[in-house]
This record gives sequence, C-alpha cells and structure tokens, in this order.
Amino acid sequence: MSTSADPTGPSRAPAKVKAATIYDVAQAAGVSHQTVSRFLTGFEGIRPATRERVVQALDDLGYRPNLTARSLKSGQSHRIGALTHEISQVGPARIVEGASIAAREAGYVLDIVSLDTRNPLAIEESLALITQHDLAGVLALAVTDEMTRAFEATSFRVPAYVASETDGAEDDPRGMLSRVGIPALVAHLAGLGHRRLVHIAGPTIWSAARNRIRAYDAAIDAQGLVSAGILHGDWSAASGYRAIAELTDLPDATAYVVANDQMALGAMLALKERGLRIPDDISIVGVDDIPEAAYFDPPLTTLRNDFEGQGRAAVSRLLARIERSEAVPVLVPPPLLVARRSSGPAPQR
Amino acid sequence: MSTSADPTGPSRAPAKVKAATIYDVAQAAGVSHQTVSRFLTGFEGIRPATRERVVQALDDLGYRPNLTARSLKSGQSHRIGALTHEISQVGPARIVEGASIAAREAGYVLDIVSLDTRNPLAIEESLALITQHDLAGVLALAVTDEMTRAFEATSFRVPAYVASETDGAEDDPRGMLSRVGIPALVAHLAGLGHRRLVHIAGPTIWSAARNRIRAYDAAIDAQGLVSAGILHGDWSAASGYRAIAELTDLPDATAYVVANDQMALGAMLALKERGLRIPDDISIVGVDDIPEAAYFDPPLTTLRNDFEGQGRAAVSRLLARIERSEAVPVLVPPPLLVARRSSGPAPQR
DNA sequence: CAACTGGATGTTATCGACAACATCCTAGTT
DNA sequence: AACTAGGATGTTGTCGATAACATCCAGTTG
Repeated sequence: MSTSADPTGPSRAPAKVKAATIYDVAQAAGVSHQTVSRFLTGFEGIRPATRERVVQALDDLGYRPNLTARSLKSGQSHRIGALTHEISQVGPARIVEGASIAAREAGYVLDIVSLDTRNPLAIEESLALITQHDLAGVLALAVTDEMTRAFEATSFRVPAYVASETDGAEDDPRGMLSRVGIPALVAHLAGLGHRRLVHIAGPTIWSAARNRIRAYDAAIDAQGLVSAGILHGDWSAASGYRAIAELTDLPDATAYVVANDQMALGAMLALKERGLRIPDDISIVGVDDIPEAAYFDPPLTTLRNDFEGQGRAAVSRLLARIERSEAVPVLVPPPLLVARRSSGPAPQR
Repeated sequence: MSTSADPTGPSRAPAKVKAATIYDVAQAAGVSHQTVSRFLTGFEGIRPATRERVVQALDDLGYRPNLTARSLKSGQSHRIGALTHEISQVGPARIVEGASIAAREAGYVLDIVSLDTRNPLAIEESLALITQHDLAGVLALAVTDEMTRAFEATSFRVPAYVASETDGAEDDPRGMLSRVGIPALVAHLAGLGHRRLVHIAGPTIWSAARNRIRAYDAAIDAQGLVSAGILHGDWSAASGYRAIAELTDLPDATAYVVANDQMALGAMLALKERGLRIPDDISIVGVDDIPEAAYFDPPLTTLRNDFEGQGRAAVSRLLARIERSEAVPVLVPPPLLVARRSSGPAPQR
C-alpha cells in the first residue's frame, strides 16, 4: 500500500488555547497546586470532599500532564531512543514495531532513528541529536559494525542496550548458535539426503550475517556435510539473483542455505532461469519467514523468526535496567523451521 | 536479516556524571549563565575575549543542551509525532524512513507510533500519550478510517498534517486520480490488447485502497474497457492468493490489476496453480514496486512509488506549518510504470 | 567635566511539575 | 478547657533553559 503527501489535505490549525496546568486545576478546585499534584501522583491522604473537587476540576479542564515539565523535574523522560538501520527491511521494521508496542504499553514512546549504513557521519549526528533529548534509555535494534562503533564512541548518560542475535552467547556458546536457527535448516536438508551445501550470506558488517555464517559452518561440521562455498549478498533480492547469475559455473551442491528470504527469492529466479527445477534439481531454504515467503514459487522453506517478540524482549530488558526492576525478562521463542516446497529430497546422481 | 535481544550482551552502565548545564559552563568561564545562553542562541554582541572563554568552557565540559528544559521554557519541542499503521509493511515503513530522515535533517526527531488497525482502543491511548509529549507537530502517515476518526476526535494543540494519497484532490479531481498511477497501468494493459480486467483491491478502510478503486474504475471508463469485477484482499500475499484460490470460476478477464505487489505475488501463485501461464494466458500488474517485485516469477509489472519522497514531503509540509516558513514544498514525483514480464499481449481467443 | 548613550553583561522571573518543609486543623487526651 | 499528635493542606524551592529587566562601563557630546 502507499500514501502520499496531500498538499491541500485535511489538517488542523493549532488551537490557541493552551493546555490546563495543575495551577489552573488548583484554582478551579479551590485548592493548592500541590494538592492537585498529590492527587496525580496517587497520594492517599486526601479528604474525600477535596478529592472530589479535584477530580471534577481535572475533568472540567481536560487536564493533561505536561511530560516535558515532569521530566525536567524528575530527570526521567518516558522516551527511549531506538537506533536501527534500514527500517524499510521487513526484519528491522517488525522488530521496531514490536519494540514500539512494548514501549507504549509501558508508557514510553520510542524515538526511532533509522541510520543510513552508508553514511557514518549521519550516525554521529543522530547520536548527538539523541543524547540531547534526555532519554530514559537507548536501544540499538539492528547491529552493524558501524552501529557498534558509534555506540562505543558515544557516552550515553542513560542505560543503553544492544539487541543482537548472539543470544545466550556468554552463557553457552552452543546456545548462541542454536538460537540463530540455521542448524535446524541444515539438519532439515541433511535429512533430505543433501550432502553438499552452499551458503549465501548477508553483508558481514551485520552481526546477524556473521552469526549466520558461523552457525552454518558449525552445522555443516556437526552434520558431517561439505560446504561447497559461501556467496555474498547484501540482503536484497537483487543481490541473491546476482550471486547466482554472475557465476560462470554453479557450485557442486544440491542445496542452498540463504541468509534471508529476499536473497532466496532472487537466487531462485536465477536458478530457474538457468533451467534448474526447484526442488527437483536443487533445494533452497531461507531465513526469516517473511509473509511473502509462503507465496514464492515454489513456497520457501525457511525459519520463522519472531521479530515482534525480539523487539518486545529488547524493550523489556532495557526497561528492567531503567527501572531497576527484577522483572522476569521476556523470552524470545527460538526460530521455528517451516518446511515448504522449495526443499525436497536430494537428486540421485 | 534479523537480530534478537541479547540477555547478556554488550551494554553500558549509566555513567553517574550528570550533564553540564549552562550554570556549570558559566562558572567555568567566569561569566553569568545568561551570557552562555546568549552565546548558544547566536547572539552577536559578545566581546571576543568573553566569547573565547565561553567557547573554551563549553568545550572543556562537553556541554550538551538539555532539550527538555529548552522546550519547557520555549514551549517548542523538536519532536514530531508520527502515526502510522503496520510499519512492517514495506510502504509505510519506507514512508516513515523518508520522514525520519527529513525530520532529522531539520533537527527534529520523530516519535513514531505504530497503531494496530484492529485495536481502536490502542489508537485512543496512543493519541493520549502523544498529546502529552508536547510535540512540535503531529503527522499521520498511513491513512485509514480509524486514523482519520481518531485524528478528528483528538484536539492537538499543535499543527497536524495528514498525508494521504488524494494528491491534488482539492485542486483538480483528475489530478488526484492520475497521481494514484493506476491509469498508467490500465493504459499499459489496454495497449497490450486487454479488454476485460479485474481489480484486486486492498481493505477499504484504507484511503489508499479506496483511491485505487476509484482510479481503476475511472481508468476503465476512460479507456473504454470492461471491468469483470473487483476482488478484495488485505494487502497481504496470503489474501491475494485466497482471492483467486477461493473462486470456483475465474472471472472472464485477461488481466488483473492488483492494488499492491504482495497481493499480486499471492494471486500469481494461485493462478499458476490453476494451470494458467503468466503472461501468456493472463497478465498481472501490481502497485508499489517493492524491491522483490523484480524477482517474482515472472518479474512483476508495477508502479514505482517514491515512498521516501512521500515521507520527506509530508515532513516538509508539516515543518512549513510549524515554522510558518514559506518554503517551497517538496514535490513527490508521480509514480512510474515499470514494465516487466508479468504483463504481455492479450491472448487471442 | 558632567550628562548621556548604548553595548556588554548580570539578576530575577518564568515555564509546569514535583519535593521538602511549613502550617493548619481536627480529634483524642488529661 | 488547654494540649498534643498527626493527618490534610499550603508555601517555597528546584530542575535547565530563555526572556525581561537591571546594571555597569567606556566613549561621546555639549
């Protein structure tokens, strides 16, 4: 879908009435502003009669607290800075969406800054901008080397949290890789009789891409298979297409493990254009299970990643730090293998 | 790509040093805080010697203005609230990205709130949350009926701007429809000899979907063609698939005009599963030109929408209102027809 | 040389909320 | 009836910045 800006469209002139403050409310209720403030902060010891008048005045004036003033005094804004790359990609976008919803549920608003990977200068500027908005915390949602570097170079005076795919790495190295989910894909292919695989990886400045490469290598070893090589793309369908189309000879392999669904789509088209049938001649599997993957031709075997859950989890962990609560961290379910028609038994030679 | 939250990953403990204020700077420079403030706001009449000391102190202390305090006093935050739906969809996501970049270039930050279409209550809550953050302005980036209603029911005390696809509607009804771009698609199909078309529409609570339906109808009339019906989807590939798969008999048409690329993907799979060849037996065209569309099988003929440009345009218009500048509004180029292999000559009967 | 002018700088008030402290009132005690 | 404890409420200060007003001083003028 799309929408475009409407030059003459509906809009609202800024109403000149300025918002009611606690002083206005206090005057209307015939009490001091502090009584109003007390009511708002949930103080118990207010006489019912007084309380009633305050409630009434609050309602009459349509009072809305001014969060700017509140955060100036209390030093805590209810805003979280979220840094991400390429929000137009499905993965990051859905992580952001999950984070946004989780933040809102907790009474926070997300300041989203989508950084351009190709423009390191913009990253610096954005961080400078963000550090001024005294935020409650900062979240890095899509992790590239640039992002990591920028994060390390910046001194946030607030809790910062980097959401990365190296889930559980510190606790258990095996845990980390298994969480990436690639092993399940490799095992699936091994079960179908495939012995020689190829990996099409994402750009290695992304930690997610590096993790997937490591997971692929480890899974190949674990299953006693052979890797016929690693090709490189940039997450886009175009790069997946090129990775295959530009090869003079296809690698000697019967299955492709592609680091995301978009590249898998491009790779499938290139393979089909070379006259190969999927999955009869060659199997291909992706990662992410974007909503379109089930409607590729053939429908793509892939890993379902719970992006919204990842976003929620990142926020919940940041909030735990901000509010120093000991809340049980939200868990992200491990990726789920979704077998579709793009993977089939290895061809008999 | 994807990333997931890292429970033990890199993070930064909040440094306990609190930020330097203009008072700290003033003391360090041996001047009054007001002199510092004057320097910061670009006041000319400061003696070079004094200025030098201020600059030095500013630098030594690593001063960063506290925007919360600034906006409390000045009443103008540099934040813009952006309301959107389904940011995980490519269109909205890229509009948001464009808006976000444009906002940042102007020194603003976007507070993005992604509303759930299915939960009107959440819309109210989000608007309440947003109205408290005294924003410089509010932007509605994806327009559904719920959004419009909520906007009308809420009293923003700031400029609000609704970005919609009814581009130029008020100026020129023909302009509005042509901007939607559908006429170019219909003309393209007519040029290939198609006479009977079907439209697969998006959910009619979206103004974009309604506009596209109207544009389709108008274009059919203008070209003297016949519409064999309008099917309905929800923008997803799954709904495009179902729209075709659930029909007992296909409509008597040689071409499908689908309101977005994702539904077109699903529809193509369903058509192929019915044994139809694209484009030999049936032509299909989409809208949006998502990056994957060129790698569908066959590659999809579609309309290229400049989403980032739309986002930028929306921000620039809102900023013009906020700052009451007479800046020339950014123009969004009209959608461009991208002909690929999914559309071909109408079959001879 | 005193009065004046205007540029440079300092002092105080303000935004809206919350917090600390001060004060008032009521009910219970002797 | 005077006294007190403690709950209810009011007053003042604070957060960091900007605005309005006040003051200081050097150089000009008559």
